[in-house]
Amino acid sequence: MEIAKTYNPKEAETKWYPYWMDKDFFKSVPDQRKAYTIVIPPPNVTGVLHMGHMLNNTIQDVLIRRARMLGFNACWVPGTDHASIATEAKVVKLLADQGIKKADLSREEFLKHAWVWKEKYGGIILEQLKYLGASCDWSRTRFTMDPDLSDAVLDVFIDLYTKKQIYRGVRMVNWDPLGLTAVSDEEVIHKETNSKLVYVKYKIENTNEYITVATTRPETIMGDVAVCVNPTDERYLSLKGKNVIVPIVNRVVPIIYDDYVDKEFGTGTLKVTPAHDINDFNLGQKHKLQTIDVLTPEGKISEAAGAYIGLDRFICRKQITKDLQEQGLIEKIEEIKNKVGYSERTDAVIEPRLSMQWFLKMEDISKPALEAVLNNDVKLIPEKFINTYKHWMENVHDWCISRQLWWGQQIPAWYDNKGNTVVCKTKEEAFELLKINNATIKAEEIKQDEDVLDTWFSSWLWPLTVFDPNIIKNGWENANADLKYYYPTNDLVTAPEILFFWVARMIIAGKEYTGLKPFNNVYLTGIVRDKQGRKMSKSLGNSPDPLELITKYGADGVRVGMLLCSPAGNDLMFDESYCEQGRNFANKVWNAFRLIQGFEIGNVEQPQASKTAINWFENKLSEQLEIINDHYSKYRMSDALMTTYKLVWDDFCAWYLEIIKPEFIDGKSQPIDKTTFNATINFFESLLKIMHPWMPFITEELWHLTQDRTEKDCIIVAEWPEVRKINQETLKAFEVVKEVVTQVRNIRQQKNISPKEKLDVKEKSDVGEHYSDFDSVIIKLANLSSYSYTKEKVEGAFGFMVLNAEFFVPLTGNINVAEEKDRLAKELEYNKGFLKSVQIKLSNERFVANAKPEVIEVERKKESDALNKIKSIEEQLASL
RNA sequence: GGGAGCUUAGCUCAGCUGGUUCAGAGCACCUGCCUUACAAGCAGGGGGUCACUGGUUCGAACCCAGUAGUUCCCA
Repeated sequence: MEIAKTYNPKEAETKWYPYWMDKDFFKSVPDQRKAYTIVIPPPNVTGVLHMGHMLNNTIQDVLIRRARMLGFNACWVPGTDHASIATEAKVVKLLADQGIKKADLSREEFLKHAWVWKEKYGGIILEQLKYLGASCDWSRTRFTMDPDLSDAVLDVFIDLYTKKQIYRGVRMVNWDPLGLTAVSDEEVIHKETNSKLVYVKYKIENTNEYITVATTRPETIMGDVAVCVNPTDERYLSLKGKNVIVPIVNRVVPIIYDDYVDKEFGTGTLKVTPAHDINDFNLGQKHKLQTIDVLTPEGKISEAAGAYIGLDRFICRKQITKDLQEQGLIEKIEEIKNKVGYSERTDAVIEPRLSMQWFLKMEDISKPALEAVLNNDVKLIPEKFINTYKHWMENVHDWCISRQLWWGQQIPAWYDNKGNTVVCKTKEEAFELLKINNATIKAEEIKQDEDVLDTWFSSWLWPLTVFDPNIIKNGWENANADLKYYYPTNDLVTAPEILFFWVARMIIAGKEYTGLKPFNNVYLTGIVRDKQGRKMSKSLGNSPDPLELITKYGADGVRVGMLLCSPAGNDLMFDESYCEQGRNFANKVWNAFRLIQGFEIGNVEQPQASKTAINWFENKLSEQLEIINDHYSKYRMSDALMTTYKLVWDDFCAWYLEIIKPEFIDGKSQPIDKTTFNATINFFESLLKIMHPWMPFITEELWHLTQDRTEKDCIIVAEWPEVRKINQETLKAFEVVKEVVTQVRNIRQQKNISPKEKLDVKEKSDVGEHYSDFDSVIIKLANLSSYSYTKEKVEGAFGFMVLNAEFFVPLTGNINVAEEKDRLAKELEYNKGFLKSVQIKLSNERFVANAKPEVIEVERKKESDALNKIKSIEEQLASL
């Protein structure tokens, strides 16, 4: 069988993914086995695969594949999120490019366009996930705006409204003047910005005096309804009861006193503009002030301002500053840095704005979700996020759930012409309900609320409704078989930035509607950054295209590369070279197989070295597998991967295969015995299984090359290897062997002796032939002509020590005595220093009195070992 | 302004209960090798005041306090 010299990922990827699909290996239906479930964090339906998804989904796939091999009924539910604001923005832009304005369309027309667009481009990202090998149960693919899922969202709204947890009211919200919608606190990003602090003089009524007020937002002056100072501020005590005149509009407003005002900031005075700042709003409420909204939803100056009407807020800011300057009302302008809120989705500067919105009360409903995390019922990994979570949940605000958009679930609230409101699913129901208080109402007079619900108000139900969309209606007792089987899910893998947006709210919804948590563990991945530590983003152009990486390095290579640099919860500095390392690893495995499959099995006796190697590797494999399993159990993904990597590359390829590899004599490879060959194939298959979650494609390919397989005998459903009893002695002995071999190779390197030239090695050991089983291994790996034991020193030989044994390599050439002496002297010095430190410790009475007995025992052993070593080095030196 | 985390080799990170010759790994680097599986490789090697200062302890990378730098969250 002729096999390519380098692994070709493309071939395996295009072969095995369709094969797995065809054989339904990803598909899960409830059965007798235990379930292992992951629901995907649904990517935006408009999204394209980026490095964050890559990381996230690779981890999920590793977990799900391993669970499948461990015998669980593994179910990974995929899907997409309708992402109301992001998607609507995209559709609006697309239509604008075609010359269609959203404002010219009816709601129905717009939604029609949106759905067409969604059907055409939505879900590209799910197709992309397949390239990376994601073994999702695609038959379960869900979309948060699937009719039945949307229905569940409305059920929740109605239910919570009925429970009086949802209310409508005028509140200060974060208004996005570009997206023309309110956004939640979490969707506001505060950025440090250079601003101008303008000191404006307000004339005190009936005097020629002025009071100076500092503001970064002079364009809101027209909305001023008071000037506020701190009651303890002596500078302004005399102004009590006076009024000031607001510039531009010449409105007379009072001076009020409130200790909210920071005496240190600016001039210690505050202009109060209740319509445009949350704190001013609170002040306005407290002091019963009027509110004047001087801005339109688009962020332009409104009619109510009485000046600059129609001007953009930022242009107005400049203009008004200029005008005030001309009127001599500006004392000074300072450059300052302050935090300004930007919309996460549109990057517009957020405007605090009063508007009528729907809210969910969070105080009571969030309590069980806080509990669940604090008592470790839901585990956050890494744990450091518990603090953040706690902090947030204890200071939670009511959740503004309405959005002034069309793409999403329209709020099921209905209004009549007399100000009555009912909440129910259909207009017919609404008609019946409204008639109770408004007998004469006509159907056409009923209006549904124009707003849709926040996207997170649907995705918080994700782990429930992907299995049973009727859960809200029917209740947990009547949940369907799927939900009962798969819920609570096992692991959730997501980014820490949506811990509150999404994770916390899923726990809330889960607790509210099933009494159970939605998942056992939350694995929070890091943020993918570039080498300079910058977050990968489209605008910076520093994010590689994952699909290009896959083309370049293979899916397995990229998966390995991604996870090599991803400690749990820490950000990862991604660099393409990691993918290269992954690709090289795949190639290494490929070539290990090329070697094995090239063996010619012959009727020959099994060499002792092979016997020993097999015994050793059996133990090594179990030892490392145990460690790997442990890493998995603690979600130390990169550690589990690195342990696998070293087991395969170092232990199997560099040591094991080199030992059992038949020799080359007269240009001809010698045959291998059947026992060794079979053992090697077994080892290799075990290793393939251990590698499979990380590298699904190459392992499946090789699985089918090691043996003829039946149709469904695939590694994806193979059994995870078991840990056998480990003989520590064997493992320890082999470490000594490795050291001896390395020392001999070292001598070769130093003395410039060809690896092909055979050497003799003699071991002087008081304990005799203690590792004689391993002699043949040393002979082979160090390329020796003989390995023998001696009671005497060997004159005229290079020496080295491993543990307490001395080794001699007699060489025909001249030994450089001075060089040897120098080397030995250095070694002696080191050992004497070491001995000294041990002896100081041992002569310290307090150490002997306080340290644990086993620690003291270890120290005594160190002492005697060092003494022996020193003695032997001194002898060697003397003999030179 | 309030809170949380981080700082260990050139880079990315381990280091779990304070105690093995404990200062580690991978990559990068240096030297020698185109040795019949693999140059995407093999063999060998060098490299760190564990951010700084103090404390606790017989003993500190690890515990405590402070300082500096840095990241994130909240206001």
